[in-house]
Amino acid sequence: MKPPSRDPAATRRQLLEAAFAEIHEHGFRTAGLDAIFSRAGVTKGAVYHHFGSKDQLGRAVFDEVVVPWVEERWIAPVRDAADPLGELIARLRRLPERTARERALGCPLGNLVLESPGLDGVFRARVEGLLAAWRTQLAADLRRGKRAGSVRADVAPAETAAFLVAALEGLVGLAKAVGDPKALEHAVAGCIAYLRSLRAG
Amino acid sequence: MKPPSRDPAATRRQLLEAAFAEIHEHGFRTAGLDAIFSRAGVTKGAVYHHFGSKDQLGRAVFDEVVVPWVEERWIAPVRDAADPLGELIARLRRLPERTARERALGCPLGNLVLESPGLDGVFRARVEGLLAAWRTQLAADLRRGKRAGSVRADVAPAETAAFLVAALEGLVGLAKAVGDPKALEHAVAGCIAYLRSLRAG
DNA sequence: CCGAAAACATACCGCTCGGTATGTTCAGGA
DNA sequence: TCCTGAACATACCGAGCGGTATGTTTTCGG
Repeated sequence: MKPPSRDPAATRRQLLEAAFAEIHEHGFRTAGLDAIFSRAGVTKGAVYHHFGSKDQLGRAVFDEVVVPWVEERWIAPVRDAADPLGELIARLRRLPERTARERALGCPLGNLVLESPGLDGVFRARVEGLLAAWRTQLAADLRRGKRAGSVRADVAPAETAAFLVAALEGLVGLAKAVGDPKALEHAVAGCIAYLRSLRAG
Repeated sequence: MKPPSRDPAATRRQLLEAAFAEIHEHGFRTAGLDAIFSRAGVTKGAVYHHFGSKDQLGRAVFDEVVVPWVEERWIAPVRDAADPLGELIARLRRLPERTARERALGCPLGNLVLESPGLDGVFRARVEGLLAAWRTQLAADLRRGKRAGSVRADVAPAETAAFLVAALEGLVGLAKAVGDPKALEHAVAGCIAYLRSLRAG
């Protein structure tokens, strides 16, 4: 049972991942279709066979790559943690130890958010939807923390969650511009101090 | 004393402002030179006479427009305020009442920050410099507030300032994607709650 | 008043890039 | 086996855009 020379599913996957990497690095608008399919090891014909246009490719990347990416890296770990704020703090600590190249990539969702005015309405709606899902889940996690006693009782869940999403995107976004890693460490330390102030006790 | 039909200084000014508006709206890379000089009411010849290239025009826009823009809207007001945190809160309150179009523009500095990996080294250094200047001034303001008794004594100035810059950029950036103004109001409310927690008393 | 340089306008070039049209190969069912 | 359609590859097109070359007008100093 040798791997078939023609594997449509694998080709589609390669294209999605290549497009994700390219978009993650250069943004959606400035990402070149040329670099995408050459990175995937195919030609332009494959792109327009599996996806009808660059926009449709972008939407597929968002739905099938970006959404799971944000889900499993930011939403799910906090949702599944016994102590939501503690999990957030732990994940924040690991942020400054990224390489310069990783920092320059930023958050794929955050990049799209900043780019969203230049995208069409359908795309913007999806970006906003993912953002809203994150906020909603985080608010639920904060409520759960309040019931469990790990989050202070006077914390407003919806407001805090909305601010936290913005602050986290701001942190990762800021990391794209700062060459000095100390500045990023300072910002992370400030954010951790804020998170600590939300904890009960 | 009628205005001269040929006014180089005015033409240069028009070009700078037009380029700023266009970059503010579409980003630096995707901003079209065509739209810039047509918005300024001149032709391409004027651009390449006053500025040598698109990159040099961009740098001039940053130095002569973006820097003063951030200076007088975010840095100076807080620096000149008796109560730094109070001034920040006041400015935050006025953020949700922006029109949808204004929100979609975002912060010119924040946009450039997110775009910075795609820019050349000289440009990135300037963006980072402005960012650092903002952080430094904000840290000094926090120190001043601590001496004046309006900021809690246990606030770490450098860390808090770095986080605040990131959070503010995140807030304004988030406003570009959210269509529902309620989400933005929530995030602003969460940020104000954080700022209040930094105040003494 | 005149000439030269500044201050633009106009026309054009060449490259990039998204998109298309067409050719070619492979895989599976009748 | 054959034939049809999927799964690509290749070649090409046209628009947009940064940049340049050149022409034209204004301004200003001598």
